[in-house]
This record gives sequence, C-alpha cells and structure tokens, in this order.
Amino acid sequence: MATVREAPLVVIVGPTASGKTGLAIKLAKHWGGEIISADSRSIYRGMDIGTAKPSLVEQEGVVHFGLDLADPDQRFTAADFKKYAEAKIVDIRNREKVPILVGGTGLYIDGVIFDYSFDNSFNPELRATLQNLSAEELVEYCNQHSIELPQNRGNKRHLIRAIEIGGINHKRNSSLIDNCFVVGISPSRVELRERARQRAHIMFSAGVVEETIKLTQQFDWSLPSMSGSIYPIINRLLLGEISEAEVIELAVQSDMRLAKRQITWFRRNKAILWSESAEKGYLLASKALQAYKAEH
RNA sequence: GCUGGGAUAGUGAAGCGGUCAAACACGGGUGACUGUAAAUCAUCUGGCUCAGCCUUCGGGGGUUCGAAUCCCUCUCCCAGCA
Repeated sequence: MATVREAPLVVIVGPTASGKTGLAIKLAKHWGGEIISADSRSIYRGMDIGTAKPSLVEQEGVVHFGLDLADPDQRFTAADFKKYAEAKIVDIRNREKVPILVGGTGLYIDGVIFDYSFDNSFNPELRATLQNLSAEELVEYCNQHSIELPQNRGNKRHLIRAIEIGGINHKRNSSLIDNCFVVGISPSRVELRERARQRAHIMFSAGVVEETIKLTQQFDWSLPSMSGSIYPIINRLLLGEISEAEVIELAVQSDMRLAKRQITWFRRNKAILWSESAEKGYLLASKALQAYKAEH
C-alpha cells in the first residue's frame, strides 16, 4: 500500500455564476489550499470587472494563480494553460499546500485532468488564407487532401484546425490523472439566471463601463479576448444602441447560453461528483480532503 | 362619432384563395468541440398514440371543392378628421 504523499488536486467545475470561486476560497482557507483559476477570460490583464475576476479583497488572502497571465492582445491557448497549471500544481504541492483548480473553461480543465496531448502545430498564414474559404470549400479541401473531417462540417474554425493539424486529434484519455478528484457545481437554471442578473448589476456599480472604455482605447474588437464576456454588450451601450437595462438582459442571456455549453461539456465527464449547490460541493470536497489529512 | 390602417405561433415579422403548422429573425431546448473555447458550430422549437393525425393565424358568421388569405359582423389597438 503506497501512501499518498502529495495533496490531491481538488478540481472545481461548473457553469458561470455557480459560486465556484467562493467555494474554492472557502476550501483553500480551511484546508490550506492555493487556487489555480482555469478561466479563459480571467487570464487577461485589465479585464477584471467584466470577467468577474475575484478582486484582492475577495481573494481573502488566498494565493491565486491563473489570473493576469496575458495581455488582451496576446495569444494564450489551452496548451499554454496546461503547461502553466501543471507547473503550479507541482509548486503548490512542494510547499505542502492543497492545489485547487477551479474554473468553467472545460477545455482548460480537461487539458490538465485528462492530460491532453495538444498538437502544437500553429500556422497563422494558413489560417488567414483558409479563413477566406466557405465551410463547403473547406470540406472540399479536406476531401481532396484526405483529411478527416470534424463532427460539425459547418464549423469553419474546426475545419481550419483539422487542416492545420492534418486531421482530428484522437489522442484521448478516458481516465483522470492520479490523485485528483472533481467536484461539479450545478445549480438550477432559475438560480443561475438570478445569480447572473445580480452579478451584472454588481458589475455596473463596480465600473464595467469605465473598464470597457479603457479596453476599447487600447485594443481592437477583433481580438479573441474582446469577444464574449460582457464587453461587446457594453460597447453597444457606449454606441447608444441600447440602454443599461437592456445590457443587463443581454448579459444574463449570454451568460445562460455560456452556462448551457459549459454544462454540456462537463456532463460528458463521468468522474465529476455533482452537487446542486456550492455549499454541498464544499462538504463533498471537505470529506475527501479529510481523508487525505488523516493520513498525515 | 366618421375615415383609413392593423390584429399571425414565446416575441418581432412574412404570407394575402390551394404546394401553410405557416418564411425569416430573436428568444428557448438538445448536442458537438484535444493549441482561438465566455469562442465556434450542428440540430430541434403548435400538440399527439408522430413517414400519419389533430388544433391554430383576435371572436362569431358566411362565400368556396378549398380561406391566415375573399365578404359580413363584433372586440381591441394605431393614425387622420370631428
């Protein structure tokens, strides 16, 4: 019987506005943990309020990694995140703390916990050229070059990626990495909607509009980092197209759609221990950590 | 009170005698997605005992083989005149 020397990797997943962040901080404070955020938007510097990034005050003194890793005009990928997170996990464990990976970006999470082998080819010129072709033409291209097609033939982005790597990446693991457990928070849709609405209001009083203005002065809307989040919606307010009340509605709507995609992604993961609330998720994670601590 | 315009599925909006359960957009559901992923895409969206059937196009009544589409009437909206 090999004894577990290292702390387990606690993973917390769930849709946006499910209360993951608060739960992770509570866990970290109680069990001596440090947090690694797995959120494809919180990695950007200067995008704080609009991405619901926990402020220093909200972090309650808990060490947070995964925040402010790149500028909005820098390229940062799931593979970059994987490398970064793995290093941090080692680092945290070396200091005998509990690593807590928390986030809603499924690809980031799975990259780490299923040890994805990302294909490192990246060809910006090819992408730019291919971008001018229609989905049908891209499918035709794949057929001519006998490149395996992605599931959705209407998805240009996936089609271009398939051409770039010469097919579909089939290196899949179905089992989790060792010494790791995953807790999923899945509140009801009504509750999520309510939380999203409250959050949108808070963003306004915290100054998202000012933050958006600052971002628009520095960055182009065509950047990947500038898509999604609440920023494009606020921009419509700045352009006088919609009112603040409409911004709230649209923000809630886009959050709910995001939540749906996140839930769909995570549902595939059979290893997740689901809880309908952050409170229950806390209990679940604590139980597992208790077992680990007992061995020490 | 008179004269014109209008009432269509969750919302907006086409249709203007048959091929209409009714275009399209939005909203909503489901799903895909291993180096853009808060992205990108697919699919469904009146009901049902679902290759068929049933109930819909403000209400009621007609015309017609056949109406959301034509006529009459009622109700409610909007514009102009009183």
